[in-house]
Amino acid sequence: DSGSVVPYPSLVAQSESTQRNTSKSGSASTAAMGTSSSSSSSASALIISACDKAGMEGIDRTRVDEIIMRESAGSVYMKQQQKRDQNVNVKIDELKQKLAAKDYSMASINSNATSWRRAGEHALEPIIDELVQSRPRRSTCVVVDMDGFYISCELLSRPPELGNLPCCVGGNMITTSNYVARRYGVRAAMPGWIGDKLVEELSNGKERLIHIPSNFDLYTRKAHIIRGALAEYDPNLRAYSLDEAYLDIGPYVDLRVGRGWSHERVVATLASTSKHSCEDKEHVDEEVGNEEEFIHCNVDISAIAAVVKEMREKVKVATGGLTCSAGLASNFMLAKIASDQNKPNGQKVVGPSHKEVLEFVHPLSVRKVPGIGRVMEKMLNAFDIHIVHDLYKERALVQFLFKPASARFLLRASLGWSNDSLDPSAPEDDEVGSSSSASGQKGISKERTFSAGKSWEELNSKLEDVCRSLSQSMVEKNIKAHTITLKVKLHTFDVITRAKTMPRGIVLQNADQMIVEMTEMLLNVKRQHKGTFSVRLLGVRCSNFQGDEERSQDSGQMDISKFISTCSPIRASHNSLVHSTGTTKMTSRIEKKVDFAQKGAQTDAQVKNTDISSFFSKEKGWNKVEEFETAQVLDSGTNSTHALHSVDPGNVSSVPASR
DNA sequence: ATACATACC
DNA sequence: TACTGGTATGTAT
Repeated sequence: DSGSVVPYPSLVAQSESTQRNTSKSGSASTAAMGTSSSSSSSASALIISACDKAGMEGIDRTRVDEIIMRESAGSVYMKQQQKRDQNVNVKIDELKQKLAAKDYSMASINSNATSWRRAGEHALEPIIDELVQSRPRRSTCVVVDMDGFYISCELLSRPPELGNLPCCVGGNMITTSNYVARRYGVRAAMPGWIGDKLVEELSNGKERLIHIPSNFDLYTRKAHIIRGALAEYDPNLRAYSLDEAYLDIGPYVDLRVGRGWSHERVVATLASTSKHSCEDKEHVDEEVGNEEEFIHCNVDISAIAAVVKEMREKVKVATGGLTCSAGLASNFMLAKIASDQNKPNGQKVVGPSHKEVLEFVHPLSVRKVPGIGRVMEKMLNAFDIHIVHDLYKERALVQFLFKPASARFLLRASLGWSNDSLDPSAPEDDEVGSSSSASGQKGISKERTFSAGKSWEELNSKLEDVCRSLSQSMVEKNIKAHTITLKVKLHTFDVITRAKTMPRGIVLQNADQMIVEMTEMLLNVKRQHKGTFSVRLLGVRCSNFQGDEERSQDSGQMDISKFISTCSPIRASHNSLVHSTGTTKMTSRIEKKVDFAQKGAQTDAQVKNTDISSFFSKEKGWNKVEEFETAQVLDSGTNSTHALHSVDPGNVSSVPASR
């Protein structure tokens, strides 16, 4: 759906000139020419708010885009966005040249410029096999997402007629809009005055966008009620934000549907077992029993879906009428995507089989994948990759183009199973190894926007305010940090950051201490900066917390087998794309799954640790087709698993020799 | 360790 | 006129 972007002549022209400028160093590239136009045609995709949110299907995007562009044309903000867009264009051009060079060098070896891709696909086969094989075989992962959470909370306590009018939470900046407003293209992260214009013009002056000030306490209270309702189904749920939760209802389903227990009995059992960490497995065994058939009991997926339906109904009742949507799938990436499909007040089930997973995920725009944002979408589009199926089809190209972490993430996404770290919702690696700081939080920050052009004194005063506010939060949370970062946003929207790590033994929490550091840093930034130093935002961030040191070193040394023997089986049984934000902390899981879970964890970790893309890099000498073929022959001559999986990722070129 | 960029809600 | 705030993480140096 993101493919049809209205071209804006000025932007397109600008982008094309960028292309010329940046490709001047180009080597004779024939292969790249065929696709080089695509990066300019979607220039506006990065700049305007795409209408890809739930509730915005089939609206007159042309008119919405036209109004947004007209309203922001020439603004400083838009200029900054265009600058960003051009930087992405440069990146795309560099990738195209990299590809052209590859095709050129391969052509001299093989006479077929693109045959390296076939070889690459072949090299990926064992990795894909492993991934598919270690895929979970039940759909018990649930993502629950409240429908327009903030605005729904507000409308709950207001006359119902309001719900039929376009409403939003937020004044200068819109944080949520109701579905009436979304029909006009009004959405989160949109400045209020553009929302006003959209409603005014698209309703022909008949309607006006209603702004409701945000009331965070209200949303927090509701969020706790929601979590309470959901926790009956998974006491170890992860609350990702106020309005989103990740659950594994496998244990609930096994007892409720598999055993036929009452809801109340299941809740009591889960609540008591979840309090204990994985060392207390005997207790769980007593509670749950040891029968083998229970472990793999075949609960019909429609019965699981019914549980989700019931769960959503309980949320609605508990909150006094707030609706939510849910996705039910065999991993959290799919569940997350699915939760958006039947919004609002709906749910979507994705079956666990490979076939069902691919049928669900392959037709989707790559943008639907959590972790693929506007920039990655644009880069992929530039190589004619638009839907997830393209991502799979072009997997060799993708491995060649992107850095290992991105490439791995994209490959897994194309198979319908990503839990990689590109997604900020990915699991932390510290689940059990963590000792001191309980939350797993990595940093804390405060920032404030104000009208640009403040005097130096005013600026320093603002900075002190931010420091004091941050200090207060750190005292409340009992956080002390080693590193402090200053963030300065200029009136041009350019962002400058400067960081300082304190000498050993010195930690930051006290406001005055932070003010000293930040004031000096701001002065340095001002001195370094040429041109008018007009600031629109100041921010301070503290990271590198005291008490996190031993842990990071420890987990870095932990190898896979140790990881498995030490850790709870959570991640594996979840195959998780699990969050750890704040209040709810996952500690244990029903133990009967542990065998399967460990197996899953091992294969998963091995795949994860394999540097796929080194097979495509020049330096390793693995880009020659003949060597791929040699490797395959050698590989097929052994009983062990594929060569890839026993290889030190940092030394891939040693594989042929070791065989 | 630092600076900047991307992503999510 | 006018485009947030908080957190995490990837990439490059």
